[in-house]
Amino acid sequence: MAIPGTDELQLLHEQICQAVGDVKRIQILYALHDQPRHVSALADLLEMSQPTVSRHLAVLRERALVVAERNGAAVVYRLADSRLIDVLNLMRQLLRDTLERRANMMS
Amino acid sequence: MAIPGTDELQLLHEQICQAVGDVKRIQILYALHDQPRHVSALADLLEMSQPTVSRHLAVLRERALVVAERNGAAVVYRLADSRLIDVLNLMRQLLRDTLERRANMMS
DNA sequence: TAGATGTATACAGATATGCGAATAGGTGGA
DNA sequence: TCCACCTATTCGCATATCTGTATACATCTA
Repeated sequence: MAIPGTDELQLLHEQICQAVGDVKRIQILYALHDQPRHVSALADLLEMSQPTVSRHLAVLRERALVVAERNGAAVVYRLADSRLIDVLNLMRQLLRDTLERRANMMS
Repeated sequence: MAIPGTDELQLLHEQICQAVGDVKRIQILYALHDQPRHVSALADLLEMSQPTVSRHLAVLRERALVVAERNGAAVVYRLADSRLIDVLNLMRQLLRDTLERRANMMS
């Protein structure tokens, strides 16, 4: 199987990998998958400051991974594509198996 | 659906997300999926310096995402679990659709 | 329009990450 | 053992990313 081109991998990195490259953004993504929420609801739920949440949402929004919709003074965010959660869940499964394999090698 | 615990997401970030958080590591992973290769073969193929390749391989090795096997003076690396490529390919598909959706919104 | 509420952004400092250059470590052949 | 080759690591620097604080911007209500 051929190796994907550098340009595509560069895009993949910038648009997707980098977006999930922060724990707080991963938390936000799961919280939005649970249900759409507005900024301060996320801040309360995840115990982050409002500016921190807002900046992380901006990162996700710029990559079109979340969608913002204004509702009065509040802005409600939702996931643009739930397959992003599929990706994260696949990673979690891989993590579990990898940790197990690593544990077996130690023993 | 419940939101995964903070500890698990922290692990996910450190062990998987961070590992794919660099373009060169992504290139290395695809090159190893194509076939096992030793360090300097990767350096030649991907046009990176030998120390750069070695450092990136160390990152992947510490997380048990690649496996090293010595072959004479050379060290051959291979993917520990090809599902990591599944994850990356799923991201690529998501990227394609996301870019398309974003392009449609512009027009 | 003034005030309250909710969200986004600017700034500065701290931390993390990646790289080139140099060097140390490991392996096999002469 | 000496040497050539391959790989791993160290050091110093440059760059990127994240955060709290402060503040600007947006919206609604009275």
